[in-house]
Amino acid sequence: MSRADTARRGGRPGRAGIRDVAAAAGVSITTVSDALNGKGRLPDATRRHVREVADRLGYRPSAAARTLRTGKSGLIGLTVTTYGDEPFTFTEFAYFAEMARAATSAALARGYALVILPATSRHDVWSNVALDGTVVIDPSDQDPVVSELVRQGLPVVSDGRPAGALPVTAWVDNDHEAAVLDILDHLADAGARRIGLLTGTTTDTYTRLSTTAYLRWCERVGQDPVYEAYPAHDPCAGAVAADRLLARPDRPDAVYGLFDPNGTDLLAAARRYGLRVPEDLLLVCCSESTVYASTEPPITTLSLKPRRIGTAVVQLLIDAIEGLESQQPVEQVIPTELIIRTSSRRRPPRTTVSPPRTPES
Amino acid sequence: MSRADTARRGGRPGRAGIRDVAAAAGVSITTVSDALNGKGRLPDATRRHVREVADRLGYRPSAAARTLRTGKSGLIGLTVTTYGDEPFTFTEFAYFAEMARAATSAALARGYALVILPATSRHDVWSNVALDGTVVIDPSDQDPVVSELVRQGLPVVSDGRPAGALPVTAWVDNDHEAAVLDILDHLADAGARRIGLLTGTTTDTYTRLSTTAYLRWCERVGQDPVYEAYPAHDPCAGAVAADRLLARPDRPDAVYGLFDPNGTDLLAAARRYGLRVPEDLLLVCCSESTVYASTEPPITTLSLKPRRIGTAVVQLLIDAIEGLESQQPVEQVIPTELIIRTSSRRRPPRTTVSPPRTPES
DNA sequence: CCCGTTGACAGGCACGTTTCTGCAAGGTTC
DNA sequence: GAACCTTGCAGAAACGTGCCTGTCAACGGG
Repeated sequence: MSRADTARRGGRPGRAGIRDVAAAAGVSITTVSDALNGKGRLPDATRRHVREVADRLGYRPSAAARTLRTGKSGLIGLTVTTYGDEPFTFTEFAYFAEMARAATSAALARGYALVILPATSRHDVWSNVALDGTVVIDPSDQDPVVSELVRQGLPVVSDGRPAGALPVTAWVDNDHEAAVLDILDHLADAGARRIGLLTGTTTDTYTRLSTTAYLRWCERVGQDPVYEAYPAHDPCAGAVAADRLLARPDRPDAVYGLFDPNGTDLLAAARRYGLRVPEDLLLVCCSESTVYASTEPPITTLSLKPRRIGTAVVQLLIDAIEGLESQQPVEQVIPTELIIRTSSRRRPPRTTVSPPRTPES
Repeated sequence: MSRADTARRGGRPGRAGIRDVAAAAGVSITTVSDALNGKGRLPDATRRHVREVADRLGYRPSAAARTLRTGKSGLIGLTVTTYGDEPFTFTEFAYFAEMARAATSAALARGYALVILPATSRHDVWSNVALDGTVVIDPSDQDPVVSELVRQGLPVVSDGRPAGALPVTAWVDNDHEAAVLDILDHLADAGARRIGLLTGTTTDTYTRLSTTAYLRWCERVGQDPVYEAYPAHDPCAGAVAADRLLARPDRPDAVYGLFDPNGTDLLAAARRYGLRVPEDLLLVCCSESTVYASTEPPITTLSLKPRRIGTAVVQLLIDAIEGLESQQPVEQVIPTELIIRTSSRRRPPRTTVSPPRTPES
C-alpha cells in the first residue's frame, strides 16, 4: 500500500528518492538517511544493506532538498570584476586563471564547488543561487553585489584589500608597496639611474598602492618620476603607452610595468628605438606568464603568487562558513617573488665618472 | 496569532520568508508568490503593494526551496579536464580562459550561472550540486563524471567531438583537419619544402585529428613526416621537444606547433641554432595568446575561436534544458582563423634550381 | 429569482531531505 | 521483579516555495 503510494509519487522516471530506497530495503526513511550519512546508531548489517539497495537503485540524494533542509549548499561564489560586459580582467589573464585554478582545487578538497559570478551579473541570476559564501576579487568601493551579500550575512573573503569600509570577513593580499620598493632597489643595484613606470589609470588598490610606492621611492632617492598611465583593460593602449614612455626626452634607462602584457610591449618598443635590453634598458614587469622565460632576452618578472592567494582565500572562507575559529589572522599577506632574468641583470655603469647612485638632474 | 507564529518560526535573523511578506502585506502566500512571479490574475494595485512590502523587508526567495519545487536550479556545470589534481589544462590556458569567459557571459545573459567542476572531482562534491545541465570540455572516452550525468538524464554538451560513443546531447568543435591542411598549404605557398610538426603524446581528439591530417598531407605531397611528440601538459617538455625538432639531421624549414607555448619555444630554439625567422624557418602555432603579435618576429597563429565555441556550447545546452527545439544542428562546426604574421610570410626560394614542390627525398 | 461566469484571493499539498522525538525489546542492576 | 539503560528503528515535523483546488462575492442574462 505505502509502497505503491511512494512508487506512484516517484513522478519523474529514472530518479529514485529516499522513500523508494526505504521501501525497497524494508526500512524507514530515517534509517536510510542515517545509514547513508553515517549518523544514528545502526548495526553494520543494516547500514550495509541500505547502502547496497541504494546503489542498486542508483539513488542520488537531491541536492536541492538537502540544501533546503540543512541550509548549506556547498557552493562558493567567485565574484570577478568585469570590464564591459565580459567577466575577468583582460590584463590579469594568467593571474586570474592561476588563482581560479588554485581556488577550485582548494574548495574541492574541502567539499565545495565554485560558481563564477561576474560582478555585473543580473540581480535575478546571482540572487537565485544558494551560496554559502563568496570570494571577491579586487572588490571595488561600492560593488552592489558584494554589499548585498554582506548584508545577507554571508561570509565574504576578498583577494585584495577591500576598498573603503567594505566589511569583509577576511582578506588576502600581497604587500604591493614592499614589492615595488624591492624592484626599484633591484633595478638601481643593477645600474639603473632613471627608472620609469608603466602604470594604469584605474583606481583599484593594486594600481594605487604601486604607483604611490614608486612616487615615494623617487622622492626618497631624489629622482624625477617618469611614468605613463593608460587604461589597463585596453591591450592596445598598453603598447602605445610603452612607446610613449620610451619616446620621452627624459627617457628612462629602466622600466617597471605593472601589468602582464607590459613586458612584450616594452620589448617591442625598445626594438623600435634601437635600445638593447639589458644594455640600454633594464626591464621588469609584473606577470604570471611563463612566456617571459623564453623571450629574447628573458624578462625579469614579479609574481604575485596567485596560487597561494587562491588557496588562502578559499581556506579562510570555508573556515568562516564552517564556523571554525581560524588559527590564522583574518588579514593575510602573501609574499611576492621576484624572478630575476637577463632583462635586469647587472650591467657596468656607462661612464665611470658619475657614481651610480647620484641622480642626474 | 498566525503572525506571531510565523515571526517565531523565522529562525535566522535577517532572512524574511514569503510568509513574513504575506503577513506584512495582509495577503496570502499564494498572492505573494503570484505577485512576485507575474502569474495569476491580480489587480496591479495588489501586485505593486506586495512588491513594495517585499522590497521593504528585503525579501529574497530561497534558491534551494525554489529549486526543490521547480526542479530547475539555474546552474550549469563546466567540467574541465585535469592533469594531476589541478583543474584546467596547462597548455591551453588562454583558450580555456577565453572559452570560459564567453560561456559565462552567454549563460548569464540567459539567466544561468556556471559551476566549475573538474573531471576528477570527488564524487560527493559534484553529485551534491543541483545542475540543470553540463558543458564538458574535451570529454575523454570513459569519463565517469560525464557518463553518470548522462545516465541521470541531464543534457550534456561538449566542446570537442565526444570520444567513443559518449551519448552527448550536442557538441561544438572546429574542423581540425581542415585547419591543419590549410596551414600546411599556407606554409608550402610561402616556400616551405619540409614542414615539421610539434605535437602531443596524448590521445585527445584534437591531437589525434591534427596529427593524422598532417600525416595524410605529407603522404599526398610526398614529403617524409618530420615531427616530435611530447606530453602536452608538461611545459618544460615542450621546450625540449622544440629543440629536438630543430636538431634533427632532416631539419624542417617550417614548423607548425599544436600547442600554445610552442611558438616561443620554437623561437627560442631557432635562436639557439642561429636560424632566422622567417628566412631560415617558417613558424606557425595554435594559440589564442596576443603575445605572438609582438614577439620578434611576430608569429602566425591559428585561433580556434574559443569565444564563439563557448557561446555556442552554452546556447545549445540551455536550448536543450529549456526543451526548445534548437533551430541549429546538434553538431556545430566553428571555423578557425589563421592570423598571418611575419613568421610565415612568403620568402623567395633559396635556390632556383629545384622547384618548391619537389620533395628532396 | 436562479444559475453560470469571472475576478480576487486563501488553504493546503507536494518537492525530498534531515532530524527530533518516541517507542518497543532486550539486557543490567539492586 | 521493578526501575533503569541501551539498542534499533519508525513517525512526523520542519525547510520555503509553487501551484492546484477551492471559496466567496459581484455581476449579468434569462
